[in-house]
Amino acid sequence: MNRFNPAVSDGRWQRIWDERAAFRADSTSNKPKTYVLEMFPYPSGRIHMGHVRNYTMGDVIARFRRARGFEVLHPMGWDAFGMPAENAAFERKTHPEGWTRQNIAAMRAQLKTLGFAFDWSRELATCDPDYYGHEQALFLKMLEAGLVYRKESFVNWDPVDMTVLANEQVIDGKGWRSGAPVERRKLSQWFLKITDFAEDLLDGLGDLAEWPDKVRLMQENWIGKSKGLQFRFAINGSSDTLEVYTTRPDTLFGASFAAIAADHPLASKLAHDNPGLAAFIEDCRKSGTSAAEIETAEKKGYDTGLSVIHPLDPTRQLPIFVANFVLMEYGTGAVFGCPAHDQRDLDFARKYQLPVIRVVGDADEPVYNEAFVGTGKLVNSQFLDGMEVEEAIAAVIARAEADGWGTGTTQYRLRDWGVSRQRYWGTPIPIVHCGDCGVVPVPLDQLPVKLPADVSFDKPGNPLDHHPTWKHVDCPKCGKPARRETDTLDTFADSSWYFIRFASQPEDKPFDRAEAESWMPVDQYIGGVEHAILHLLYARFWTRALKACGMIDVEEPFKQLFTQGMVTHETYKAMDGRWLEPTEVIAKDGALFEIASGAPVTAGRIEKMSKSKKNTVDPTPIIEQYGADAVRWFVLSDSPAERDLQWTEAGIDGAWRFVQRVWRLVDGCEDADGEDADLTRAVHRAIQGITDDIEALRFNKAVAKSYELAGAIEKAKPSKDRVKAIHTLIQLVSPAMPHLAEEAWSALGEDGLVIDVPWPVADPAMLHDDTVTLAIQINGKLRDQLDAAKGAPRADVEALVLARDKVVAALDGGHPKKIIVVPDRLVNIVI
RNA sequence: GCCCCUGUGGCGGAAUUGGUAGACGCGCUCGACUCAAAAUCGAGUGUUGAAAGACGUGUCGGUUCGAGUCCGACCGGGGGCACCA
Repeated sequence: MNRFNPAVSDGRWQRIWDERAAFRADSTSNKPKTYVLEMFPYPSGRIHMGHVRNYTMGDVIARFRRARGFEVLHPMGWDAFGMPAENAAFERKTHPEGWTRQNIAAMRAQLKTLGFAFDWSRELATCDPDYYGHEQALFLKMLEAGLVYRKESFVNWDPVDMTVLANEQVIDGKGWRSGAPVERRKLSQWFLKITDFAEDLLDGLGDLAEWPDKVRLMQENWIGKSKGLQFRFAINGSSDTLEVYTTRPDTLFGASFAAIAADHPLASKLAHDNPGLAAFIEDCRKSGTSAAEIETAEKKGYDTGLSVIHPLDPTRQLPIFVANFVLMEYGTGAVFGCPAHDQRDLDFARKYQLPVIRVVGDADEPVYNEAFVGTGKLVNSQFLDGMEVEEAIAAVIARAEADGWGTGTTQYRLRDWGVSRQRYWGTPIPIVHCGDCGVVPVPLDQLPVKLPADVSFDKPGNPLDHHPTWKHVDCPKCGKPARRETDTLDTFADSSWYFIRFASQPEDKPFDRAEAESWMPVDQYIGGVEHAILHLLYARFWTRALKACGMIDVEEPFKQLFTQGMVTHETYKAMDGRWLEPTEVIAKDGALFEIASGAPVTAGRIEKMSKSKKNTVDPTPIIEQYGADAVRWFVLSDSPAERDLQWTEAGIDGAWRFVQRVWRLVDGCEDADGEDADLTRAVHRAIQGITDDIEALRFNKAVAKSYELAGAIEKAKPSKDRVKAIHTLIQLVSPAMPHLAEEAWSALGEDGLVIDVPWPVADPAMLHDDTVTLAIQINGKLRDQLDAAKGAPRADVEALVLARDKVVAALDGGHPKKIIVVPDRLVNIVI
């Protein structure tokens, strides 16, 4: 008996697909087109199991749709710019480009061993000047359309290394290398006007029926549309006013203070002759820029001594505080505090001994340490008393508009997209700053603005800025000496249009409109759920921006989205706190030890595989041992695709066994006459089930049904139908196990490749059974079962059930109160 | 802190709209084949109980003839939070 030998077969079939250019996507094809895309990888070094899972899912869909008669575009490329390359350059004295290119070569070779049906002729890397040059053109197009502007905003500043830090590089408020407390510092930066599209991006979610609900919900909350009241407080003893925004104008009578952001112009103004306040503002800036850091920081305030006049009750004055929890980026950078109905305001009020005035709900029940955030009727609120919250909101807005101190407005939480990065390894922003002409775009015929190769990473900071000559250029407009922009674009820009470049890649422009439109939108997009907000929102925005620029008539880039779960693994830590790789750890007598030293190891949490935690697993040795198909089969089989998959070494064996089990069926396939109606019914059920499951990306269920079909074939006696069933089984598993399928197809004596055989279709007449097993319940508890004809009339079923021994015994001569019959499922006797 | 998701045997999970909980796989146990092992094949496998049965889907409560599924509160785990990709 032969065994299937992937060491020989995998390479053979990969070569044959390659020679025939089997997966080349033809833009001029007459077949219906479909575009299957997985999020392209960052070339971090080696592929990991998350990649294998992601690309296997996409590959199954791509091969399945190909078999269903589609012209399939299924490309692969590299999200090649980013910080890790610069970190490697800094640490190992290598050049980011060399490091990146090496990683791409290694990962491409690894992906090829998995036999993915990619159109490699369209491969691209975002660090190719060919790619980022076109991106620069798109940036300038957006600049021209008024979608790009400059403004000051905060960055994390490491005062020792004198460099900007990413949020990831701020650990417990300190710079990751210097260990110095991080500060916020203002820098002039480039922004894209994503907020111009806030309403449109929100509306568009409604049409994305084939996106997961949770992703649409997260994006909706991220955009954060709210309706409220924007109004002016008169500042006591001054002609100035303080503009605030609130979503709860109904609680205005419960206001007991006003608070402004540390970066609010009023705060800066007051700080001039108030050293205490200046110190407080300084203190507020001693933290990073991330929301998680700011919002979990201790709530602190500084009483400015000023107060505002309550707009609905001029006899009341509210103190103005500068507070570290008010964000300048949201609303107007100023709020009023209503402690009784907002937990944060309540904590603040208790800390600074401010009044707590209940204005919603039961007036007799005072608010102590828990704010009342529910709804109810207004109290202690003059003309609002007795109104419901919604009514009161409308009433206050109406009053404000009538009296002229405020207006009802719509706000979005969404902020414009800051794209400036003070780093080398990214797309240079194609701008020249000229003393006379100001901001001057680099002319299109001078693109790409290429990164200089000769840079040094000896000192922290942006090598482009340190470069002796690169930034010194003549102004393209007036010819006088000028300065090149040294910031590069956020790498999210690179991944915001690569899917269009995949569809069409002319040399002289970013894409050919007609060709791109013939493939777009991506029909099936697959990637990690961790991208649910940022990447997907930026890509949706960028596509809309291109449409607004008149470059493409596509609004939503991804028609159907699937967010796969992550591949996780236990983490391991040595006694001295070092993270250890799974291969460095051994389990003995229920405890863990470091192999090298024998020292005990603590098992940490199960987390997303990441380089920093070292809990990654390299797929290559496993592919070498078991072959591509077993690995592909395993990553599909164990967990639902949208859920996290915990990688364990056990389990791959089961997939390997199935590969051989299918091979044995093929190898032992005997020609014979005669029919086998039961087996044929099982085959058609499997065709229907597996087809539906693949379409819905329920791969784990398709796998289970494949096992069932294999089992049915094993049990069947030789017959003509059994030979057919084996052929069908091979077709059904071919998207997931393509190498085995080709080998089997050829071994069965078929000419041609299984990839060219149309997908089987189930005969609806073969999908039904004549009898069903009914459950018999007494008071909702299962007591008996009964085989009955499918679709039997209710009266017949009832009679049959009432005659059962167990039912007779339970009734004990009495009558049932009620009989519930669920056709073809169950009968429940209520006694 | 805020937003989103998730919790079912020893393990991964299945259960289409509320209708027989545990499909399928892993692991384990026993048996067959073998000098032996591997591979393979067969039987069994939620807990408890001799059996009938009882119990059982993170916890507590509710709706219902019937709840893993719906509602409320709570607990645990994960993802995102705008400069990680």
